[in-house]
Amino acid sequence: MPELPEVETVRRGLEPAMAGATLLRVEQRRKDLRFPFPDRFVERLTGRTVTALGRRAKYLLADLDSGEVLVMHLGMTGRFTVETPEGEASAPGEFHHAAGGAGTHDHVVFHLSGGHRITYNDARRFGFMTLVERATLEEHALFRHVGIEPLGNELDGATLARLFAGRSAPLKAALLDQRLVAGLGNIYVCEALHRAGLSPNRAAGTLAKKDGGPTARAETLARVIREVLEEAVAAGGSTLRDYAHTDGSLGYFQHAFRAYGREAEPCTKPGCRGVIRRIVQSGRSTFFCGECQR
DNA sequence: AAGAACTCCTGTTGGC
DNA sequence: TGCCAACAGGAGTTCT
Repeated sequence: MPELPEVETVRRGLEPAMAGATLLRVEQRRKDLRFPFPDRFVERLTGRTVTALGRRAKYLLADLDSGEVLVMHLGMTGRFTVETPEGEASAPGEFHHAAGGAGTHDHVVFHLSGGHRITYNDARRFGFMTLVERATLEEHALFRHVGIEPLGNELDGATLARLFAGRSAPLKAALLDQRLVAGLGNIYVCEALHRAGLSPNRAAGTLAKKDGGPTARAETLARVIREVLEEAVAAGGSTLRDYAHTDGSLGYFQHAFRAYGREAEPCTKPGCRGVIRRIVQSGRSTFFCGECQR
């Protein structure tokens, strides 16, 4: 599943085709994804022009000239493919060969005035699309409780400490909680904790001082979260199995993983003699080094 | 009331 | 080769 860097990469891939374009025709091939599509979904989109394409947390937001916003979430396996007016191949062959690849689970197709065709494919259907009034977007149930943007100005040690103060949940769980910091997922939480030298099992509240102020650990964690996300965005995200860019190319940040997916491999932190372990926290794999992450 | 478990769905992978 | 369990980038709902 796409986390913030992957969603941002998709946004940048869709923007040239979508921004300023009119939705000439929309194909909705089933009545639901994770949730039912909203009433009159196709009618509310057809003929509308996309005025801007943004992102909030892991949501893509296409502003329409009707005043509504097309809200899109990729879930675990959601993918967009942009086909150009020239009809050139949109993805490398290997990408299309996998079962469940393009074709089988194509659920929505947008035909745009610029000649582009954008297809949404989602094997597991954990993704969804809906329409929300722009004026009330922030108060909408989907966004009301969404936490701070980690690449915005709000993420610093003091804010992290305030968000985590008094929490006994493991750091891993706190960082995955989209109500606190929005956009991190399993991969980037593991990577950030490794870089910060912090145990995923540590209680989140230990990053705040008694008075709620930030510890040095909180400052470090805030810094490395920003660092790892910026590096991942620059690399076009991470490609494991389902994710690819809108032109079919692949992200390459997976080659920079220091912890995620490296069970039993030696820790790469200079001077550390530890080995990466995999444990399960609230049903999800956590990769970390028990030696240098405390 | 926070935190953990369970749930949705399909596909891939690894062990026997 | 088949079969089956475990696992996968998310997150809302339901338990304790």
